[in-house]
Amino acid sequence: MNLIDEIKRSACEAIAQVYDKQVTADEILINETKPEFEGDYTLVTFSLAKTLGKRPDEIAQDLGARMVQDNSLFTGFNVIKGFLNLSVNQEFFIDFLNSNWNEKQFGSFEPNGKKVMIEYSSPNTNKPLHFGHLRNIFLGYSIANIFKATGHEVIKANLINDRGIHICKSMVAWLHYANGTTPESTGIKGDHLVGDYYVKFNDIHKIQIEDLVSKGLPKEEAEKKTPILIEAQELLRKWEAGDAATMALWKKMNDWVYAGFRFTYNRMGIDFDMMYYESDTYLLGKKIIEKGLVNGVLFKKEDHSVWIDLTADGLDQKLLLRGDGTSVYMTQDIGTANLKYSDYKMDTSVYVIGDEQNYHMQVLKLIMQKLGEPGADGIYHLSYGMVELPSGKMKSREGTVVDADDMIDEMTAIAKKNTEELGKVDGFTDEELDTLFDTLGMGALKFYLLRVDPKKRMIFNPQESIDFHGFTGPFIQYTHARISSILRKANAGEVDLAIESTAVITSVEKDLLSLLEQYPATLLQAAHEYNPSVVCNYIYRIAKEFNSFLVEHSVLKAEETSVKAMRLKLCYLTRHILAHGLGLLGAKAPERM
RNA sequence: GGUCCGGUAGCUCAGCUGGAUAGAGCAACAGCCUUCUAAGCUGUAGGCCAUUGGUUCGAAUCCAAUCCGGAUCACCA
Repeated sequence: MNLIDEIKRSACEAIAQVYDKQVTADEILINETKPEFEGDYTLVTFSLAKTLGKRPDEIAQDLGARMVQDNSLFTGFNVIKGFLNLSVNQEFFIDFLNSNWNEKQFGSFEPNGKKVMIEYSSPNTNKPLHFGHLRNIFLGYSIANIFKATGHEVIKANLINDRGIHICKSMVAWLHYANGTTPESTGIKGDHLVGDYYVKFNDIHKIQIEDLVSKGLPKEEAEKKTPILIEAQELLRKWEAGDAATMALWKKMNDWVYAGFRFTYNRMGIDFDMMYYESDTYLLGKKIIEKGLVNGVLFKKEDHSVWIDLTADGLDQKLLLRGDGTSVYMTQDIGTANLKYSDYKMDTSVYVIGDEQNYHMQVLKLIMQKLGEPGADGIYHLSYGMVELPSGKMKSREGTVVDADDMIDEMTAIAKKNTEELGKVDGFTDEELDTLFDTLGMGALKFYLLRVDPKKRMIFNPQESIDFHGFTGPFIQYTHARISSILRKANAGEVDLAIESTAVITSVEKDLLSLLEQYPATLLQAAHEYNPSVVCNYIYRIAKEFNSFLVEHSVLKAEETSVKAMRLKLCYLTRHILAHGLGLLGAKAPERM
């Protein structure tokens, strides 16, 4: 049991003893005591005043006395208004350190029997990944790690949007303007090459719109009637009919893109357990719709289109099949959701998708529930805000995007520059240096994108490069490297860590231990909230507290052996948590930097 | 217009299941390397927590209204 829960339990017991009233642990509020007051944790008694029929300060006084008397966990208390500040026995922290300092499982929970699928990344294959995609990818990967750590069985899934009008646009433009060039012939990364022709399509499309408008067509109509667009639509029809040449081109260009994506995912250290392709799933869902018609959940209009009426739930009517029997987006999603569930029977199915699809996801879940689909209740939309530039939203059609590959290059270059300026890497091989730059660059990038609450949109200014100081990935990594350095130098073996430390701990040491103890509870919170920024904030506090500890106390030159042993254990445990926490964010923890 | 999300230091963000004098980082300023990595530490300065009203012993936090920003409400994906 963690410390805060133990304090709550103890408080409930004291309430039962003193007032003969039953109170649940949920009704007890425990905060960390503010630094300016004496004590470690504070029980706030105001909310108990009504149920106990006493003044808050009296309750605090009564409970404090009782808890200190009955439970050796507490060594003292003071009361300020309704705040009961409790001092925790430092033996608790010493015991905690002794039993966990070398515990590799600290921060990993036993399997809880729950299975969860996380779908993330889910790119279109008509353009390379940009900065906005990175937020999605890092979020999904991190949440998957956090769920694993908290005992879930996790399936990481990627649903690749490999078909549709968007890829046909790239195909048309390539056919007309590429002269048969390929990634091999140009040396351009496959996803970028295909993306270039997507941009080319839009350029031509725009020119043709102007042309049509000058011939007297209204703009709205012109947008739908440009020759190049009509050609793309024709290509889509051919694709759906299985035309051999079209399929071959489609496959060729998608393969270019996949090679490009694979390279980028590898570089980012991102992987998946299951790939779904929309070309395999886009026809799914119709059977489920038909079933829904039979049992009356859905209805048909005169033109044979199929709808669901969600007005009773405060939403609209939603189309599920067109009059000609073809699917819409929602139909596919219903089919894919059904397929995922029949593949894995997971308890929770997480979709990492931007907040512009909040409504869509709400409707999807509701429809699944009304259709009585198994797994419908487990659908969870992990919604995140868009990454914007100071000038506004990124638009790939207009080329105002920060490219993911460029961003990674830039971060690695900054890591290199910073490292060289500091000149601390004598003795590194070239290979080790490259690994380090990669570790730091990716660490900075991932931390930067994960440290903000997912649901908030964030603004990224490319002019201001991502920092390596303060609340950043490299700062955590730096702290990890410092600890590693100390532990390397300490391996003389003159201190036996196997014996239980009994040293007296100072204030900073206790504060650090107190924080370290909260790690498992913090992970549960992060999982519960689907929020990696909780982990970012936590490991940042740890790193900061450790650095403060380090300027006050020497580990290797500790005054006594018992103190040295205790501090070494503190180093081990802190290092473990920093590395583990960074790992949950998808970042690495360097031994030296 | 309906629905949803956001508005906290110059900038980027914590804090939001109500609790003590609202916290970090960056930027600014002042200190700290003959001692385990200064990518660090310490300090100063910086706030009508969008506005107004309500609930409460107590509100950045809950409720309502208003203002600002965004998303969405397609036989697009």
